[in-house]
Amino acid sequence: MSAEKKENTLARVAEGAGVSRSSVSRAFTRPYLLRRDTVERIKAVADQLGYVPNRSARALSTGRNGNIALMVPDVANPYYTTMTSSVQQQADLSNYCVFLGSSFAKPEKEDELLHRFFGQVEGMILVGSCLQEKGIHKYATRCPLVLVNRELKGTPRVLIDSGTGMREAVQHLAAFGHREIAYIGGFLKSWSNKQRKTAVSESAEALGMRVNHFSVGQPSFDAGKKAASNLISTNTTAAIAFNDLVALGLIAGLSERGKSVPEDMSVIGCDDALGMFNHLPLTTVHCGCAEAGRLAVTILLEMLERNTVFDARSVLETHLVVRSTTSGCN
Amino acid sequence: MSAEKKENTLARVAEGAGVSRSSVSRAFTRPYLLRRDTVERIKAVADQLGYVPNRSARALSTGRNGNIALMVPDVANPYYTTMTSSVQQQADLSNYCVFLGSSFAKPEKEDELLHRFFGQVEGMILVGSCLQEKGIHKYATRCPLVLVNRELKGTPRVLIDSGTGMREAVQHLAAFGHREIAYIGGFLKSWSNKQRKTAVSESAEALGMRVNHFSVGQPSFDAGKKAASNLISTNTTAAIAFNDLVALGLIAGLSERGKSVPEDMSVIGCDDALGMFNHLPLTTVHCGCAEAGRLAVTILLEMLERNTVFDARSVLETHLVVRSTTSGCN
DNA sequence: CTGTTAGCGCTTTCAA
DNA sequence: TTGAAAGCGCTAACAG
Repeated sequence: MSAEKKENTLARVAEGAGVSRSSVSRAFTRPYLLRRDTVERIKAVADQLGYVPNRSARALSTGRNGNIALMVPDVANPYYTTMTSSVQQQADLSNYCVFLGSSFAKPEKEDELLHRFFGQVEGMILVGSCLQEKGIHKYATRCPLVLVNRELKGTPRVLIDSGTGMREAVQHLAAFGHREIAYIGGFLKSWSNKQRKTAVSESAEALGMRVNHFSVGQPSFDAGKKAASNLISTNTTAAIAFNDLVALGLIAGLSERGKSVPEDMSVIGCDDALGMFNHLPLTTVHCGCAEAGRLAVTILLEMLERNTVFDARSVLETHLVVRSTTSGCN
Repeated sequence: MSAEKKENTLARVAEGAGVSRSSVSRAFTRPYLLRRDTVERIKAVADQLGYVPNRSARALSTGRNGNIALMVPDVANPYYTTMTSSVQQQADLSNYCVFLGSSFAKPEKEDELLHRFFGQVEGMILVGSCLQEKGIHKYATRCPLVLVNRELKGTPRVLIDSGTGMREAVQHLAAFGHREIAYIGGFLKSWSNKQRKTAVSESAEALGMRVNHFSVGQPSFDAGKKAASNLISTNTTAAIAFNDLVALGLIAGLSERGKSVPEDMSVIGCDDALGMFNHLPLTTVHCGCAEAGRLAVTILLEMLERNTVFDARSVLETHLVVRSTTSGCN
């Protein structure tokens, strides 16, 4: 239809209200510096013109833009979705806007997006970053940045310790009498996977249980499904999956092969992201993703507020939630 | 630790490279205007200084910021998550950054966030907006804006027509011999709900089937679960739910009451958002959320590019995906 | 091919 | 309590 009409500016409002531009600026940012009726007059004109301050201009002048960036491996993954949601809500409380980016676990893509965000955000939150240390440093040294599920000394980080929950899971299975279990892992080099695998191995060993390790790479429903056949060929009576998606796939795969859960095989997931929506509610390790997101924002805003960067390291415990996919073995 | 160091600016790079600021600017935006070695020299200095152009300043000068806003009712809802993901990917292809906001179906919150985004985005995509027409107009008249799942003449919109899929669902049930079915709706006033409900009613009537209507309000897993008991007290042999979450809840609720799916009751969902992860794969209406997101971005960027706003109305068809939760009635 | 010169819209001393 | 003026970092004519 028509080209965009020229935006209303401070100057236009000033003109309309018969005051200087500084007064209009003050009316919006420090109204107590002006006489009450002046403020009202200005606001009235602004309203009537539909004036909205230009944030770019303000940012250029003040050095603050009120934005933060949130980088996750995959927005569509329920685990990150929960975190994304809480990050937004928390940022919103302080009137911050959030840029969202998905790296799809590709370092180049993550760096590209971060680069694009940099300069229009005051700080960043990197969840499960796949960047190398120097890649993270590049940004960490230039703006406040907090890491989630990534350990890097000197950079504030909030870590979800799935280890505690995993240990509870193993103990739960031990109590049910299982002696040979399986761990269906995701990507071998992932921080989370290593953490979960180690916790399972160690607590199983401590309890005198045997554990068969499998790795499916990309932790998807299908991957879990495929893992079912490998599992059946062992004497495993219970399986702990890297996450809920894999666990659900595993259950479907077992079912396809005539095995039922938990009668023939107990299954435990991790994340508590979508297990509660299953026909058979999934026993899983609840990870406080929402809490982690909130905490990350709190730390980031604190750094912005105080204009300092500190080396915080927060560890969030996880816990097993027993539902219907585990039982004693026969 | 330390306060933020002063940012590197164009001027500093210019000084370092012994050229004017315009040359540095050109080296980044229109390098073909400069001699190759000049560009290289400038980039070398910039790199070495870790210079990154300030987007606020650039935006102020060019009037373009390379950002768009995406507003959804709830990021954590798988339906919107899929769309969010595709919007991002599509925007990324054109080097746009996306601000994400969740309104939680609260008009005031939506308006507040939009207000905050406005002025730092070139355009907006509003998914399932809960704003009143004038509320939408306020923004639509001031920046390119495309609506998803919201009908408003004069504003470009992409509509996912769940009607086609719903009709297929009813036909599918009819073919299986069901004569009395139920529609488990969500919010009564929601555009999507009305559309789905109408489609079910009309096609059921055309096929001489009877349909019992229920409304659960907020379409959640628990709401679906609760609906199970009401359903049992009727002669319904098949139910179509507002969405997958409700359908999954319904299945769980039926199961709790000793009813199995699909033997005792066929169940069909809508969205195809998480039904494939169910132990019993859900028969559901696949909505092209990803496609809708892509299309919305395409239209928006097209408007930005051409600097015009057009009144496009795109309707995306949906289709039934038959999986395992439907069968003939006994 | 490159430098000079104005701004973009807003905030912020400094004066009045 | 208000205005004038400088400037944030960058781009974009316009010269040369």
